[in-house]
Amino acid sequence: MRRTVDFKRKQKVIVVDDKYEHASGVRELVNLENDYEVIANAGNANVAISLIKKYQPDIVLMDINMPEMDGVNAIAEIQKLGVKTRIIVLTAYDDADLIYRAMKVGACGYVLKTMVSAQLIKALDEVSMGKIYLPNVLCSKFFEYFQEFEKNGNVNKEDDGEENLLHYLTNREEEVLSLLLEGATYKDVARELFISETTVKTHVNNIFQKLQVKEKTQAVLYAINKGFKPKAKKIAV
Amino acid sequence: MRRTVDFKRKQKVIVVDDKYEHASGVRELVNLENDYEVIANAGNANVAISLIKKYQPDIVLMDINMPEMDGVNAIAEIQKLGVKTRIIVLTAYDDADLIYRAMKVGACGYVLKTMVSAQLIKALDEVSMGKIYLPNVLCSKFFEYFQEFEKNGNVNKEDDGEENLLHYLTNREEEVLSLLLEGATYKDVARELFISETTVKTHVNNIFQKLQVKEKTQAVLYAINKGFKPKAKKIAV
DNA sequence: TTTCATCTAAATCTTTAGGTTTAGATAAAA
DNA sequence: TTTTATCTAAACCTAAAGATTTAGATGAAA
Repeated sequence: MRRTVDFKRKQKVIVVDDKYEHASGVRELVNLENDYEVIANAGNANVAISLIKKYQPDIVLMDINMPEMDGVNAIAEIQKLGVKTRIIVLTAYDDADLIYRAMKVGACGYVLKTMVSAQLIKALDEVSMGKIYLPNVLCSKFFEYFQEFEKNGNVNKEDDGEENLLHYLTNREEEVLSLLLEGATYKDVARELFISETTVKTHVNNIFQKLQVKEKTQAVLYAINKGFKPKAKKIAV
Repeated sequence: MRRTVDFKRKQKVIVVDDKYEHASGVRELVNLENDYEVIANAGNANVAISLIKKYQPDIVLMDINMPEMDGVNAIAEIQKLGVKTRIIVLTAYDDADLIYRAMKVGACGYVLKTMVSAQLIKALDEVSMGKIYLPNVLCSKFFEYFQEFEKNGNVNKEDDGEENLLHYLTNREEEVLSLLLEGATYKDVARELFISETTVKTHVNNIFQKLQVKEKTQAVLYAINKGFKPKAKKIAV
């Protein structure tokens, strides 16, 4: 197992855990390694953030207690600090949702407390070298969740079961609608498309018929709901 | 390395690659293993899909050529078939975007052609056991991309740098706005909130002032852009 | 108590929006 | 060649939206 043996300073580590004994245990474990040095403990997210701002550690070992779940927010906050600190989650929970959210907001590693201490050191090694450390089991969990999430969350609005009435619109009608989606009045549309306002009204009326709505705002809302994307956009200067 | 030794049938594999020699090579390689059997080759996505529908293989080894990038669409299509077939991507490209998109649409494994053949078999083993196979290097690439994507793509609309004028709205104004967001006319709002239409107009005008817009549709669009969420919704029966 | 924000609503007005009908021009399709 | 679809636009109308001013009621804050 290659370690960062080059004559560099020790990697500065901060341990965040609301249970002091836990933090101490981790501290001792990490301090046994030559390459790492725990420079501080933090009992909660706020303290952790100020310590990180102050010391700019290389790595944060962060305990996340599932029930509260604000550990994830803490990670997100730390990311926003703009420091190069990398975060490894150290938790008792292998919950797929937790893994997903932690990784999403920028965690670089995820280690279970039930795992042997060697894994923690491995995580430190990998992460300090700029890699992501996610044990296979957890990686699988992550992807299960991720793929499920993408399937349901990013529902393709263009076919949500119901018929997409937008398909019936002609090109011109789509052009008109896309301008309405920018908040244009009929007069604006007329000016933009070089047609008379009457013509605009005709188009708009046809749009209403096809979308089965009775108003401009409703048409706009329908379009947004169905994920309307104008094909070619006329640039207004 | 534990393999699925239990007295089960061989895992049925289909190889998808537009280069026949490639497919043949993979076929021979896989057929050397006792646990797997390549039952068909496909030269393109369409053929692959009909073969999958017909044979319902356990695993598909799919080549993806970066330039075209419709391999990802093919994976998505296969997912929609509702078969339990699992897909392993086999490609020459370790592009982060490609990895991300392939995994997103449901790939279960990702192997580079430059990797040794043992890795391919490892991938087959892992995936056939229901796990995800993503070598560490690729895993890191994925997460780099994923985290970057979540940072930029899922911008929190509530603070996108610009001031959120929605904050200035009073409760009543928010109620009115939320009804407008459902496509309500002023009359509708008046009926819904048990106030006169004149009052509605007053509120709406105040909303316009605060949101710095001049029209209902624009107000609605502003609200949607800023991720407006009505606090308490009055239920209309 | 006075000020201030909020919600209410009237009166009066102009401007858009929307409905309906009719119809000319064009180009593609049958 | 005759439909058919599409885009155009007029005339004429009603309804809705929006601007502006004024003002009463309430309740919280100073």
